[in-house]
Amino acid sequence: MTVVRVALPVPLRQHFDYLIEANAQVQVGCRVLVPFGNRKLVGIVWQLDPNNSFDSNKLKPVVAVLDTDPVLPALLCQLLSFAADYYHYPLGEVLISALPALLREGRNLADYQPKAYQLTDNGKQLDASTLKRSAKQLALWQTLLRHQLTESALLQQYSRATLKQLIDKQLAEEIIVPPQPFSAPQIAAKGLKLTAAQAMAVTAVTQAFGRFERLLLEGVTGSGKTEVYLQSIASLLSQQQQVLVIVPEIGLTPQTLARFQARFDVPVLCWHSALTDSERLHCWLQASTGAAAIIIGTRSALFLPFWRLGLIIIDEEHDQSLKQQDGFRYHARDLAIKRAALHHCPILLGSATPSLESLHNALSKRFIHLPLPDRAAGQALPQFELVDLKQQVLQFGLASQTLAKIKQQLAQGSQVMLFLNRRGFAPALSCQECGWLTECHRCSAFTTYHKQSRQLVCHHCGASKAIPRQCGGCGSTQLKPLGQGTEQLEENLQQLFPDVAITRLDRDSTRRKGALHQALEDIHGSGARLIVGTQMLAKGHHFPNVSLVVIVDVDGALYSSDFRAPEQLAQLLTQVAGRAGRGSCGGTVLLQTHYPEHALLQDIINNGYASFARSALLERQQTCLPPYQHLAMFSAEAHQTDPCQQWLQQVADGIAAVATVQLLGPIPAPMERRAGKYRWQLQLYSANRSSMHQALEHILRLVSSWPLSRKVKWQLDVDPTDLT
DNA sequence: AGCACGCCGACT
DNA sequence: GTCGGCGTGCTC
Repeated sequence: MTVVRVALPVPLRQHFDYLIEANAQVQVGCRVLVPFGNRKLVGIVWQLDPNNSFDSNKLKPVVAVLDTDPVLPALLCQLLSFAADYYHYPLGEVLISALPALLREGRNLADYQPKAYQLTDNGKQLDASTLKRSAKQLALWQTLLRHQLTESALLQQYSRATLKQLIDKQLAEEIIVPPQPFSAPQIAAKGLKLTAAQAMAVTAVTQAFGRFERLLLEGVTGSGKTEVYLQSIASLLSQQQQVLVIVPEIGLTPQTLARFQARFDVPVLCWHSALTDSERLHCWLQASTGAAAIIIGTRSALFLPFWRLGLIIIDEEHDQSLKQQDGFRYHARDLAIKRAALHHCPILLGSATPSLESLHNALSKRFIHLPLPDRAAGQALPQFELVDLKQQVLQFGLASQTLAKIKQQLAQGSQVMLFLNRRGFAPALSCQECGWLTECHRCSAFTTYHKQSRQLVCHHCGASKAIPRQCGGCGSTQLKPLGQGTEQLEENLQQLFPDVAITRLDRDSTRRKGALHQALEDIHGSGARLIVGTQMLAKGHHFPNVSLVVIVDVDGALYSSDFRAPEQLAQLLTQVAGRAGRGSCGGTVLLQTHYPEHALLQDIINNGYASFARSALLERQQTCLPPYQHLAMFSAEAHQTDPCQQWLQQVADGIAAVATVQLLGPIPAPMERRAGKYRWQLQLYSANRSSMHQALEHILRLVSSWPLSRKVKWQLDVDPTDLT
């Protein structure tokens, strides 16, 4: 018997050692089933025969070795080990989270691999007359004598029963046929004609093949970033190398998948949360065998076990959804960079509105900067116009000049898009008599009035309740909706334009399966003339017939305490605006605001995102914020506020005692109460990555010994993007 | 995290 | 008299 060191999916920051047969075929990265307390867990072999093992009398034997080959190949193990260190998250949980659910549960991989059937030696030597009384078996036997049959091919002609009979007689047997790597396309795919800037970008990417290189493609909306991706990929596929494309939300861009599939004669697979467990495992297998050439997926596609990874593309690299917001809070962009380094391959980050982090890296020459300053088809970028709402009489939240513009565009046969980042009918119900507002009793927030579903819904905890008849303060029955959401805007617009078809695009209107697809069809088929929606509209859609975009209310985001709010607003405005004027008609963007003189708005409309981002970076530098300082955040939640504050104070004291890290807090979270729990936070700033790292390591060793740690639910977020 | 063990209140 | 509340300890 020898010892193996195993990483287990438990929140304990340690390994566990087990006994195993000395001749067992087991490698690092294989799954094992082990006893743990009185249960059995699937763990990952992390080290063979460690030299300083746990007290050997107390070791238990491994129950079963689940894999012959590692499910986590060496490079992936390195990536995940790095990630566990960097995000200070328990290794076993990181490793197991990189596996598809079926493998996590300990399923046998062979059960999901494609099968084929062939004759056994017995079967090959059989005298045909033995089967003369069973015609079906004879026919199958004769076919198998000529060649083996895959499961699907066999079932087209023969039944499972016939097959079983041959197997039972030991004449035929099942074999596993691993999928073959994709074959390099023979004919070069034809692409669109590139602009000079696009061509330079493609050259820069292809020149980086075979080595680690980081490239930032900063292309304005409509500049043809996807075409750059496609043409960069082409020569890589001919070298039989795989490509990983990470996108924010695959469900929102069926067009992207279609475009990749149409361009290349190789298998393109997608990976996203809507896949079933067995679809996921299938995709995982295709990636690991090289049967898939291109994988387009959401952030967790980062952990697929590629056969030969030659390029990583992160599309919309500024997108918030690249950061996991619970549990193992990794950033897919940052880990993808690490993965590219491990695979010695380039990584291409693309966005019209790059994150300040990436832009900083590009400006300081750590990344190769590839700007695409013009739209591919030569259309002008949309023109911004501010609509001053001060001292205006609004009709349904729209200024008279806004309405005039909408009418004018509709008359010309164009589509108009209205962006309002607030779903539901109204953000609250209000009492006419005393001003009372409907609140969520579990969150520090008001409940949104949904007219269609006749409910008050809290958008923070999801709780919904019936609409009260009376005011909770004074008992009056005069309850009126306060403010406007997309549901109401749609209703109001329909009243103003009774003959115009309107499509609404938000989480509520697209909840039903296929509803999003239908809405997009309506828009593309010009069935819809007015489009109302939330930020769902901002993400990558190409609506060629939209000539006017109205941003109904920007003010909410202008004065926020979050230091990232201006960046996010600038990105949102630029992305939404980018939907306008992509076709032959030019585009206009109307920004309705009470603060037309606001510096952020002025900068964006006069100078564009690129200029805004540079001044925002300067400001971050002057105020010592990321990317010039590293940020980490502890948060604690509990049913009372005291334990949260106390626990975070202990963390603060423990860190202050040792490190050169600046502390902010404990302070209540911007939304202090959510889903019935109080939430507090402690922010850590440091100019030096390694002293931050040391401080976190030090404090996490202490935390597990504190009794209070059991009374609060605490989390650590390294490089948080969301401070709520 | 999960699960057992262990010691105190309201119930068939 | 029990069922079950959650405090505390442990997991190779």
